[in-house]
Parts: sequence; structure tokens; C-alpha cells
Amino acid sequence: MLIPREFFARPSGEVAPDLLGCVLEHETPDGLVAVELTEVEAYAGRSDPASHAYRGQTRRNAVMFGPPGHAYVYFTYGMHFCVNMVCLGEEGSAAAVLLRAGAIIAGEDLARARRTRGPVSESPVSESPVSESPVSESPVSESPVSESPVSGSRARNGSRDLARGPARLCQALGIDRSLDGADVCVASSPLRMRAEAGNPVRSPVPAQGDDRPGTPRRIVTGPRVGVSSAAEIPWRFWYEGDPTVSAYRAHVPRRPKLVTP
DNA sequence: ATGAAGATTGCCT
DNA sequence: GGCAATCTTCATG
Repeated sequence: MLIPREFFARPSGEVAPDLLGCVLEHETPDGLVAVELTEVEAYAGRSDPASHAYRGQTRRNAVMFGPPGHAYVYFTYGMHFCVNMVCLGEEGSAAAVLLRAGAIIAGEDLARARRTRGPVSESPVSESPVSESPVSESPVSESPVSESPVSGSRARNGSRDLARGPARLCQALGIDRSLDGADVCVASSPLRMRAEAGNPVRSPVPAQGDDRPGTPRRIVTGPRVGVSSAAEIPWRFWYEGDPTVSAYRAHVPRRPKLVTP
């Protein structure tokens, strides 16, 4: 069931936790990839110093100032895309929720192909899978170790890392600039957001605490890192102990470009 | 016109 | 843990 637009017509701080467990799917000629969201981050817009909308509307962030239920896709670091869901707290607030991580629940092969085919990586797609079984059948509930450390296997090939991080999530889904402004609330859109109800059973989660199937996943909240203002508001939301949640990495300001005389 | 920084990631020691 | 890759956007002259 598609998520109604009213869902997004709320402050981003309210929408964000409700997005956990929802499924973002992108349909292309190559196929369909669906990701269940496990980590999101809210941005308040005009009043948020860390938001792209803080300094007002520009060509890049124009979508954030538009109606809710649309995707705000931006390009960063010269190579990565990130996607937000536009919300609506106050009029023109330009609030949004950044989709930071998720679990692939459909189209995993396509997602892996997109992730493998990196800018520098030229490894052919014809890679012999390690007992690749269809996602729908055969629960792998009895594998304590999530992934066998195959020599040469990078993190990017692991299923749990396919959408672990905002840029990886976009790459796995095939989201790029052309989807900026896409409406995720209409069935005719290639990019759609589905409600949690009707989700396939979650892929096996490594034993960590009490993540048995059937156990409701707990949502953890915390302040965003690196932003001092409004620290009392929980901006980040994720599923506790979920392996697909991105690990925080402190942002390192790069050294200034060296001038050669 | 020019420069600096960025809602990141992959690979290095 | 550190640094490079890579280019768009925004602010300033």
C-alpha cells in the first residue's frame, strides 16, 4: 500500500521515525529494487543550521520548498547522491528526512550489480556466487556469522552493506539527479514509498540482543553528530542493533589545497 | 571569475 | 584512523 501524502505533511521529526520499516522502491527498465528503511535523519529546514534549506531557497534545494511526499535528491562530494523525503511542518519550512540506510528486500542482484560497478571497479558481473539462493525461499536462520569472509570480498558486496549509508542506498536503488522532485505517493511514479504493512519477513538478523523474528524492533533515537544547535531534539532514528544501520564516521575536514608556485 | 566546503565512501598505513 | 576522489553549489571580489 502506497503511503498517502498526508503522511509526509507533518514535521520531519514526526515523519522520520514513522518511515522506519517503510519500503522505498525504484522501478527501472533493469528491474525493481526495494529497500526497507532502517535509519533516517530529520532536518527542520529553514530553522535548521545543518539543513540545505537553512539559507533559503536555491535551485538545488527548490524541491524542499515544494509539496510534501516528493524526493529531494542532491549530488555531493562530486560523486554521491543522497535522497530525502520532503515533509511539511510549517508553511514553507522546507523540512525533510534524509534516508540514511536500509535493507534490500527485493532486487538484490540488481542492487549488487549497481554497487559493484563502481567508478573505478571494473570487475565483471560474472562473479560466482557463494550458494546464492533466492530471497524468497529457504530461511537462513541458522547462520550465526552473517557473512563468510571470502577473500577478496569487499564490504560493498555484502548484502548488509548494499544500502548501508545514504550514498550507498541511492546507488543500490539507482537514484540519481533525474529523480529530484519525484513524487513517491503515486503509483505511476518510478520511485514509490510503501507502508510497512505487508512487508516480507525481515531478512535474518545476526543474533544481537533479542532480534528473533517476531520480536518488534526497537527504535533508537539520538542527536545528530556535529550539530550543536537544537541538541535537545532527537534527529536520528534507527533500529537498534540492525546490521544495516550505518556506522558513524566523524567528518574530517580535508586540508586546504596546496598552492604550487 | 574564483575559491572553499560539502547531510560520503573506499582504500591506505 | 587518515586521506583522496571529484564536482556542484554558494559566497565573495
